[in-house]
Amino acid sequence: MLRDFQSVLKKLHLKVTPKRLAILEVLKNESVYLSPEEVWRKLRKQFSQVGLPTVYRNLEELAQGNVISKVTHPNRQLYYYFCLNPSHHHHFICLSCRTVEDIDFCMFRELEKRVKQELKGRVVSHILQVNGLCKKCLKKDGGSHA
Amino acid sequence: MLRDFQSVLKKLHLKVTPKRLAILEVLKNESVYLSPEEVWRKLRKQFSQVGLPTVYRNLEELAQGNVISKVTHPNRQLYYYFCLNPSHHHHFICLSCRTVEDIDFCMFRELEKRVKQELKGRVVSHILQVNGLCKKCLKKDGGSHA
DNA sequence: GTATTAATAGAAATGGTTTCTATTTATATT
DNA sequence: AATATAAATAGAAACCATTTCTATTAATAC
Repeated sequence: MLRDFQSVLKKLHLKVTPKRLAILEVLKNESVYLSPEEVWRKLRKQFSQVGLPTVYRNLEELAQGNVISKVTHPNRQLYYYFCLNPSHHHHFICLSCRTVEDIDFCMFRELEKRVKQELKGRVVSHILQVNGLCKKCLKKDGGSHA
Repeated sequence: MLRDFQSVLKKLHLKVTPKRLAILEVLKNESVYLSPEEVWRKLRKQFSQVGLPTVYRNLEELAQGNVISKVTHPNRQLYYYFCLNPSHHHHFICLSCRTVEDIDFCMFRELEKRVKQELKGRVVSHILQVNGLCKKCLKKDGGSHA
């Protein structure tokens, strides 16, 4: 669906540059979310000359365009991960291995109702981040994590 | 409940200092969440000598001790607000005036069930932040916000 | 009252992120 | 294919919220 990067970029009026494509490839091939610097380190294996600002700029543009998603980690660094699913959903993030999985679950209606009833307010958006331990990590170490 | 700051601090093994108390007073008297720097500016009205690092340190300690709560804003600055309610709940944040209201609502059980069933994982914690417009702001401007 | 330990001020360092400018590159047009 | 144009990039430098460091001060226990 979002696999055709060329057309995705064109829709967003972003030029199709080798580095832009490479960033998307890097994220596509990860089931784990990466920091901008981690993306940059992987990029440098292909391109000897690539600036960290370029990575930041691209990640931000792609996140704005909903091609990738952003996770805010407790330590205040921003991490990005690739997100093929364009429908509204939430993420389950493994605290141990950083794997990201989609949760086809959303309580927007419920929230909207209660905010309207109880607070007389209106919901515009919501952020739900579910932290936990994934299948693999539960098996591996029974769930020890920092 | 948490109004007796002295005993709250003692329970957390934090010394009862004038500035610590003043920080709590500042936050208690706000229904809006404040950035560390905003807290600092208010503190300086009482104390001519007070360092920003002191504010940061105290806010972090108090947040660790669950006396206050932290909100991460989209612009990546951390904001803090005072939170008297010690039970698990979530927050409704007005995008226009930054008012914070509690939502006595939690879908932990639901999440836990689905993550277990569908992903074979375990939920450790979750963050739910509900952004919207409060009663007052809806009246005032019909909901225009940045 | 004294000892002990935490808390603080102020300066300095840190480090992730952004800005700036000249240069390069993708794309539309011819 | 050649050219025009507007976007993208590298690299250096700036930014700025946050943290660290050290000497000093203040709160608490005894």
